[in-house]
Amino acid sequence: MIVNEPAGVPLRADAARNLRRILAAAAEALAEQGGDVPMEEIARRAGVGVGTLYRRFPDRDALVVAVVRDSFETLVDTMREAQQQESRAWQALVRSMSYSQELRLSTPPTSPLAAEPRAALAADPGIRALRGAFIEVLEQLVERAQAEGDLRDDVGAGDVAHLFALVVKAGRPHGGRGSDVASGRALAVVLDGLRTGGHTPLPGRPLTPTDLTAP
Amino acid sequence: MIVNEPAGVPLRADAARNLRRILAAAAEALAEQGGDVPMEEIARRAGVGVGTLYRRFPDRDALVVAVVRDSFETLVDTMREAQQQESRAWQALVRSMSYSQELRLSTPPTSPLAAEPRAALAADPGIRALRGAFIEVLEQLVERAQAEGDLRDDVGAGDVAHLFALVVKAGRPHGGRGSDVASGRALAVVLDGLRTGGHTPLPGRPLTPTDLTAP
Amino acid sequence: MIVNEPAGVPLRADAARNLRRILAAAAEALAEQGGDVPMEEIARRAGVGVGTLYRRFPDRDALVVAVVRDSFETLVDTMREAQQQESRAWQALVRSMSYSQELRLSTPPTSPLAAEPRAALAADPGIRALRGAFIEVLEQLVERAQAEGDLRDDVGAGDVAHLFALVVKAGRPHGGRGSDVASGRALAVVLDGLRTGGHTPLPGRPLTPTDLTAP
Amino acid sequence: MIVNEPAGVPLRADAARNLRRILAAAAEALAEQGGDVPMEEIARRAGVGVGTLYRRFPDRDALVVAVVRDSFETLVDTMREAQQQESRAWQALVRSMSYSQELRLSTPPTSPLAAEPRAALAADPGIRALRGAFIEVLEQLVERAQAEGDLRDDVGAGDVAHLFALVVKAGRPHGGRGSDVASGRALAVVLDGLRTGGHTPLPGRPLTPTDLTAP
DNA sequence: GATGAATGAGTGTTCATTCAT
DNA sequence: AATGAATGAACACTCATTCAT
Repeated sequence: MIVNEPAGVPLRADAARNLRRILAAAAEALAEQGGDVPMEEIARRAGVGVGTLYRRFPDRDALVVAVVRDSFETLVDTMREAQQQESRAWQALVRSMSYSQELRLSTPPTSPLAAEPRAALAADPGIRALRGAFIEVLEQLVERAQAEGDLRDDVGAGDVAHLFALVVKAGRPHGGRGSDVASGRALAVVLDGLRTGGHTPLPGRPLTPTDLTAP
Repeated sequence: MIVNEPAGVPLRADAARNLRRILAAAAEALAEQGGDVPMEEIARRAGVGVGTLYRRFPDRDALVVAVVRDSFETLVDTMREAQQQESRAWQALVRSMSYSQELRLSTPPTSPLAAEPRAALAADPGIRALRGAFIEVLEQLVERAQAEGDLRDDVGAGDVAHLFALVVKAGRPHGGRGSDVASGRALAVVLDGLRTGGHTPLPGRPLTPTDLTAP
Repeated sequence: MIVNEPAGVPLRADAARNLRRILAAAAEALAEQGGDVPMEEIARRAGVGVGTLYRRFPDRDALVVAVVRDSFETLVDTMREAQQQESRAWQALVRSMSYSQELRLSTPPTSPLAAEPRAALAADPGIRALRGAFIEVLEQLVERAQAEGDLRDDVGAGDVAHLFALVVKAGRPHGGRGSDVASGRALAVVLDGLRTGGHTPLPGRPLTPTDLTAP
Repeated sequence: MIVNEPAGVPLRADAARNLRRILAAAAEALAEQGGDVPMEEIARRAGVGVGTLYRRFPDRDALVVAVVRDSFETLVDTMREAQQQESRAWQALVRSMSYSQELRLSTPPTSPLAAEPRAALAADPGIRALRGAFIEVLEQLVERAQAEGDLRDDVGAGDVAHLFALVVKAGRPHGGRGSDVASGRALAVVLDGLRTGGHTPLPGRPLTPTDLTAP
């Protein structure tokens, strides 16, 4: 699935490269500085002038939408891949959530499902389509994982989606030394809460509060 | 614990009322509109002029700090209360996390522990003190809950704190019909992931994706 | 008729003064530099910051509308006054057109009637009302002037309105030494074209082309 | 008289066609959208890239000058033609003014004589030459028309030039149902003001104000 | 003390112009 | 020679903060 190349307009080589660089810079900047990074900052990171940025995206919203669409798309792709490669649906779910955690869905107040504050996101057809695809895969995985006895029976795809949102929002935390480990362990706890049987061993060792605070 | 009354200056009755109204308005506005609500909007909601607002809080950061301090303080108070009233530490933890979920710690990208993007928060002595108190209670609860066999042994207070952050960040979602239930169920799943034994029954019924989307 | 004081909001003394200064500066700047003068230029001329300007007028359009409304209003007032003071309607028409010529209705591409390029002008209720008033007075004057035998019978108020627009648009020309006289003489010619009988003597002496060109 | 072919460089066929298309597009766009149409808009209308446009005209001013020169040139040509074909100078004047009315001299705030706001126009040698030619013909026509007893004696060529400017500026109005007729009638009134004797019958019927307003 | 008017720096966005393809 | 991508200066508008009333 290719984004931002509306067909028939093959885009000059350098222009295409710039487009990629802009999207990458925007994703990075949005994740780091939040939804109100100056457009100039994004342009600077991408190594282009603001004008170039506006040539590709008519306004800020369009850029944010493109970035979110990008990461959302990757997430859905990852889920589909996991669905095919893993023998058990549960494993596919685990991979999907792990991935979405690393994703930092770029603009903090953004979850794949829940009502969006940024109206532009809710309105974008591309995102709506991805949301549909996301739901479809998720429902299949949930159903299969339950049939295979790995996922507790009293949750629906909606519950799992909500937990996805949780994990995405929390993402990889900003600073903190032990943070990397912390996120992994937190995800494992959540997954244990979803699994049918008892617990899986957590990675690493129990964290103390200072593990989180120290930079 | 009383906030914003630097000792010896008992503050006139109406002034005190204004202070409360400003804090309440700010908490509400920050939660609803995100961290970049105009100061005038807050003043309007509080029914005062901007001037009055700036008389109490030298700048925007000071106001945000005060609001966060406020809710953080309530959280710590709640935890202490639960610690005393509940017979089992696990129950106190459950109450604490439920409470923190409802808290919507006001300024979205804010967690009681993890490194803060907003420098002013990390720097404020009041918040540092509260963080210390929070850690203290949490460590006691965790230790006791493990001793009492309710909390799995392979997590530390840091892990639990991280999950707190998760829950606080997710908070009560913005729109979505089934959202209220959803949050409660998600928290229950997380708690199940932390509990020693198997699962607790979840409240409500399994959610479908549309439960989250529909307004 | 008072403009921009929506009733009940008496406006502080200095604020009222600023409002006047802004309107005056805007009228001047728009007339001199055309419809795309920078807002900062207007603010500078008025001796205020841009912020003050935007406090009074939500955006550029609102300011332009206010300015046009202002001059249009003065024109209508002048016409009414002339209608009452002059014994013959023809004299009132003459005074009205002379006045409108001096008016330079501020934003060049603006005529009291004809379709406006700037949508905001056409939409504004104040301007619509003034247009109504303008038409009303004009129709009375035209009818009376014809009844009194001064105005040729084969024109309607619409024709006269169109000629108003002509005169307003041309206005007092930008540079040119003999320009002042030129406008007066041109108006006299137009009026002669409208008068029933023969010609009136023109003011000044016949102009050569260089009278218009030399600065 | 041929423009923009600086001698000796006969210009390839397609290049010449492009030049024509650009000038036509520019004239149209300037007339429709005013003096601040984006260069890209003009290029798009001409079906060329901006680059091509800038190859022909070093900057915006140069393009505007060329367009104005073009229409001014046509006007002068028309005047000369009329001068030769009409038996009476007065008729030639009438034809000239009628033509200049249809001309919409492309960039609104532009008159063939009066001091120009756009410095580039005043400076251009081509335009200065045309201005000279215009004056020459006009003076001849004025003198002859007065000698033939058609034009009132108390006006000079400068006065007539000024009225030309009036008519050009007003041009064909933007919208308005009855506008087409209105312009013709207005011109007739002006001409009547200039004619020695009494009035000529006006075309059409008296216009009401709504004739001008309604679309 | 309270108010809200004024200020001006900061940002989003447009568009003339240049230049690599 | 033509194209359209890139650039950045210029301008509209917002909002934190100050200060006269």
